[in-house]
Amino acid sequence: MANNRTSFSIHNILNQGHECGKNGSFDEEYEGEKRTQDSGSSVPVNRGAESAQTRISSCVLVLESLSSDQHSCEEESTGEDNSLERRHDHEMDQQKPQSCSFEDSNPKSSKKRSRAAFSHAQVYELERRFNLQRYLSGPERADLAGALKLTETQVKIWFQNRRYKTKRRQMAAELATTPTTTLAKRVAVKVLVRNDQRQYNTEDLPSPSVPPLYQSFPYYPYMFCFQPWISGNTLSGGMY
DNA sequence: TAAGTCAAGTGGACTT
DNA sequence: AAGTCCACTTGACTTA
Repeated sequence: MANNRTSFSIHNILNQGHECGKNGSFDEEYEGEKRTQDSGSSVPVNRGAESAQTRISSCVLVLESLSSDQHSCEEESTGEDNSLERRHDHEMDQQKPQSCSFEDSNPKSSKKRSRAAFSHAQVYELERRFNLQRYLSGPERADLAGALKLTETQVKIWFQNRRYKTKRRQMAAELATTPTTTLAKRVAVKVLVRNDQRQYNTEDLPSPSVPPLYQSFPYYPYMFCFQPWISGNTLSGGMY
């Protein structure tokens, strides 16, 4: 099954659907993104939400036409292993056939979990979409999943993992920029109550500090309509 | 071979 | 109750 794939290069995408590539090549964008991710700094910010949806649509169409025959594995209800194309051609050669057979003859004994590796094009499109919106509605998820030949579950999990990854990196970055002296220093704490007697005046109390960004925009999974990330820095403050 | 990455698993919280 | 979220954890895989 590993050999039963249609190989298409990134340049195929670029040549056929250059309108979705804007300036800069896929390699520059995606690999650059990988670099910035690996360095712990920011992922490319929203690159202009104007006409982004139309660009996405055209890209998705290109991807669809290019990858329509690349999956030999039928999509399963579990949403696993339908996208086993490796990210590099040499990796494709090394692909083990086990990847597509989650359960072989003996499903109980060989309960080996396989990890699907999404293709470059799939990840690129997912990342692009993520830069536009951090949360997908049901129909949006279904559309994207269909276009990328992934299951809705895979798209959902990818976005979930991607949000968490972004948050982790942001926290790590915050931690890195915070002076170590402020991290672990002894702080004199005023005694507020002693023996059930108040020991302070209300005007002495400090105003609550502003929470970090990721806390100020914590959890609005059902507020798809807001999509503050589309308008750039509003609310989310540029989450990267 | 250890460390890092990443898709998927798990579990609790929450909304509809 | 179903579905989705976050916050991890797990295990397969890659890379230095």
